[in-house]
Amino acid sequence: MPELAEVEYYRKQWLPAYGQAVTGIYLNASKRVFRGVDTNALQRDLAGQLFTGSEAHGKQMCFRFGPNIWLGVHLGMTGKMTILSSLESPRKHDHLVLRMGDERQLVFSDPRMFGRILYAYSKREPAWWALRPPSILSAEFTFERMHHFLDRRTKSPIKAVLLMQETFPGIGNWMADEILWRSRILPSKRCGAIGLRARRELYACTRQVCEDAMRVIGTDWGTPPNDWLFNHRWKDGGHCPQTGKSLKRAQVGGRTTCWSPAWQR
DNA sequence: CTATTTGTTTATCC
DNA sequence: AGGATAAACAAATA
Repeated sequence: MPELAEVEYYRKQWLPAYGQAVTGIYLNASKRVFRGVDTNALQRDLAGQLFTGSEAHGKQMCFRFGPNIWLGVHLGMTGKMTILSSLESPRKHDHLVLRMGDERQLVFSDPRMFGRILYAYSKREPAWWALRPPSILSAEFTFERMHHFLDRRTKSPIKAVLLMQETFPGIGNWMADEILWRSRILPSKRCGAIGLRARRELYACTRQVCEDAMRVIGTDWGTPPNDWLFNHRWKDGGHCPQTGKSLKRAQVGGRTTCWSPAWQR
């Protein structure tokens, strides 16, 4: 579920514990979300450390503890960040629980376990955090960067390309559909067949959808207005907010995709 | 029982 | 070499 704005929303769920110390750690090292992580080191290093900050970038989050701890969280398809009171016990899919002070617990849960935890103890940023691509709302995400990337993917449907995190960090299935609908471009259109004018529109809509999503969903998980595709895309017999005509659904680039045949071309 | 899922990684083919 | 595509991962839900 979580894309750019949902990830930012979940990051903020842990903020009430900002400045507090880790007084206990519960985790089950055999869970798939810890694949590749030295959980012994994580448990040893994290004990007693202060929660000093956090940041989200695309679908990746990084939580800082003390001066040297980098705790990465990716939510996969079904991950969530929540807070439990100190009296509550971890539930079935709560894979990492940090007891903070004596009043609350920070919880990472993920039933499907497509998400993952990353961990590093280091003065400097670990590679997985240092190497993140320019965020879409930053000045470094230029039209030229997107243009060049599309030129290297001429045979791919644009829908599949928008989901590539190395260039479009944070874009997921619903955002890609929203962007293409606003740009009036068919999701199945090959990148090589998209002209300069359409690419400029695509670039502007990509940034606009990110900005809108952060404002509407990233702050308090508000409901998007009905003039977005968002509220119509999963309903059978849904109608295009622009034309009022039927929406269509099919697999494009391996993902369920919704578009408005009368509006996009 | 079957089909579906808002994500990423890996394998395989081209 | 690098792009394109499909399968695998796991569990809930309809």
